[in-house]
Amino acid sequence: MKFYRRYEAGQVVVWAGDRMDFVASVVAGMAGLTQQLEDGRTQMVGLLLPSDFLGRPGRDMAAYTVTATSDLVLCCFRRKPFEKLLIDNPRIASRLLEMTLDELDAARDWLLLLGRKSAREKIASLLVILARREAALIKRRPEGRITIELPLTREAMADYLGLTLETVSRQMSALKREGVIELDGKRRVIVPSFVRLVTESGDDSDGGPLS
Amino acid sequence: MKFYRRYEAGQVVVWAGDRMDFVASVVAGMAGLTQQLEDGRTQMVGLLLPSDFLGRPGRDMAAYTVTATSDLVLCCFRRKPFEKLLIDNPRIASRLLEMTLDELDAARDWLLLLGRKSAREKIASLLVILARREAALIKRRPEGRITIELPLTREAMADYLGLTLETVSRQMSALKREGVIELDGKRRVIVPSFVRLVTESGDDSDGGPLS
DNA sequence: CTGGAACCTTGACCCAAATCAAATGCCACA
DNA sequence: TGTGGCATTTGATTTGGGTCAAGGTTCCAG
Repeated sequence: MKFYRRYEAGQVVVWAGDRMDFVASVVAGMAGLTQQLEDGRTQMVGLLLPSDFLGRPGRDMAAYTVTATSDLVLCCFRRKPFEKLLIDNPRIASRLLEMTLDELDAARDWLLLLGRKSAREKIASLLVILARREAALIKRRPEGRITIELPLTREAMADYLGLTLETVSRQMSALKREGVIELDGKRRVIVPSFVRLVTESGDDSDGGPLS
Repeated sequence: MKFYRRYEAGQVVVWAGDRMDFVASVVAGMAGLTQQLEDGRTQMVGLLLPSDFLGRPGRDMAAYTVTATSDLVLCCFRRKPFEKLLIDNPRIASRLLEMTLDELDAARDWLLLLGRKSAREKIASLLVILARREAALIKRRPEGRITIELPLTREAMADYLGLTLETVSRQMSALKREGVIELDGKRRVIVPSFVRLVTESGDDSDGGPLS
């Protein structure tokens, strides 16, 4: 019924336009959904973290390219049995609707980020999102001093935030210079004060209930 | 069971955070979902056109401010009976899932627009979207010479596109100067060649099947 | 330990879009 | 037929982030 697939960082899971005969749930690692303009400009349009769902019921063609941004483990189901499961089991269908609505809300926050936030606010917002996701997995609220493992290259961050990788690098340096973050190697970020980071992100919400 | 509500252009349907005891379907006119940062920066995060759905099942608090951008007619259902309908009737629930997935896809195209397109491409993309929506309602494909009724002020366009209203105005003037569009008053746009407009939008897809 | 490639940082310069500031056009209504 | 109030256009100037171009790190393979 279900089976697992593993991908290395940078590996493509499916190309936009490819036939996709499975749906999946992210078990570990991180993946990005990506769109491109013909001239090569690239924008990430979805970020898949553990527990997120991949694939669209009722459509067997991938609309976006999916790339592992870190080592990735997927728990896959063949499309046909999964769709039957949805029809037979309204509870699962309703759960899927709820997840999709959550994704839509996340996409709408992202629209605000891309449309109106400055480069610095974008970086801070991304760090807040990653911190919240990491905390949610262990059912705690992020607070005080926290450490974030960045499962993204600077380029992937830029694709997510609608920036260039140079701007990402410069803003990370600026945040470090001002003591908002500390860097331990390239991929580990230490946040001395989470509230300070939230302030920098321009976003004032409390992240909602822990669900 | 169902009832209608009318709003004038500019009127607010619900404020973010308000309790919302109904869900609705757009019958006529247009509305925008809007998010704001504390300092007033505003980004539209959803565009509701006839046949679109408003409200989230299972949540009675509006997450976004909804404003009529033109005169608007909603067909409303009280939340409780509607949610019961969803549980009793899997066909409707499945249709709602499909609509939500379509909205998510639209939001993702929008992310690409906000993150990577130039001001000119953004304007052209918006006109393409409106032209396609207008054409879809009469089950035709947009082609050749078409007329678009803009149900948006320049400011609302700017909020949609992540631009300032001055930039919107300048780009509209530029497109007019170069013969891509003609203006008849402020709110009517004539597109002599739809393919030319699509070229300007940077988007190369054909708009998909008419469904 | 060492070489090299991939990834990241930094600097100099440039440009698209924002900002600030007037005009101008367009109705609705007296 | 004005006239007041918007919405829109246009102009001048500034600026945040992009582009181009070097360097510097990190980390793994040998």
